[in-house]
Amino acid sequence: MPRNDYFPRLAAERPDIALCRASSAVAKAVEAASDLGVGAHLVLKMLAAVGPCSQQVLAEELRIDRSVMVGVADGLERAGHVRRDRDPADRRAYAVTITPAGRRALARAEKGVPSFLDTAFGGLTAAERAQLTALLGKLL
Amino acid sequence: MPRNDYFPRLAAERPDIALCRASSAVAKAVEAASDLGVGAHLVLKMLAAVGPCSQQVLAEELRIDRSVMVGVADGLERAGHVRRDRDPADRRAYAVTITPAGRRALARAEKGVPSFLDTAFGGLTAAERAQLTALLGKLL
DNA sequence: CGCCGATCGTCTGCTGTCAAACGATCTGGC
DNA sequence: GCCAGATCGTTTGACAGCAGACGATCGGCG
Repeated sequence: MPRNDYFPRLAAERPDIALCRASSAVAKAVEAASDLGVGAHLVLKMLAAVGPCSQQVLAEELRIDRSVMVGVADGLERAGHVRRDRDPADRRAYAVTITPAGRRALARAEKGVPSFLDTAFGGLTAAERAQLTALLGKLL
Repeated sequence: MPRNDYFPRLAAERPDIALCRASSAVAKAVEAASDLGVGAHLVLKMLAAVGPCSQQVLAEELRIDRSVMVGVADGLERAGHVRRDRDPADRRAYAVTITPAGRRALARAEKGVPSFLDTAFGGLTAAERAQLTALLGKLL
């Protein structure tokens, strides 16, 4: 049974595979380090940044499926971190609004971000991280 | 409903999210462009490179769960692309071996790789792709 | 006004992935 | 030789993600 350490060779020649495996490794580490849930964290962060939004806009901007967004919003509402007011201008849509409790939860979650970014990207210097971020930005 | 184009800002500040979203976009494009299936393709490629392997070794090196590898190997065997001989030195394990038909299928699949790599990483120059590959290699 | 297509939130079913458990087999200590 | 623990392949169950369908509502057009 040859333990030939084949993976590095594969990763060097197939950037798509390297990207996919690196992503799942990082995602697993990040999800484990977040008690809020990554999706909920991002929703709170966006609401705090741009104000009340419909679930549709949240889903599109955060690249989350809108049927998944339903569950995320349910959890946040149940926890008291957001309110779901109806948008008076379009009664189909909600105006999802962050509450003071939601801002506190966001601040708490945001405090842990640099820590788990360090564990996930620990092998990279700050300059390399910036390079990676720039390259990924071009891809999207 | 503010369509604030929030995502780029998020991606710039959270490399983990950028990595995850870029990965799923690339993965979807690659999976769609591969008629063999990405997992099966990688298994054939590794078998051709290092010779017969147990499913366990294949799973570990390719970062695929071994219970998923069962299905991949089933499909490849049914298509006649691999044989599952028992390893005489360890009768628990298979010696998964690529067949001539498997080599032909691999060659055919390998022909399409540069094409879909171009569509998936089209926004990046060759130098940028090399940079990305190097950075991902450090992460793994 | 009345109708038709589009959109928002939700629900349902399907697919792919993973953890855990199992039988068969190997390995090491007695 | 024999037994306990580990390993290989497989199956099962749980769970997240996504496509598609649905009711409610909006917008436009006659």
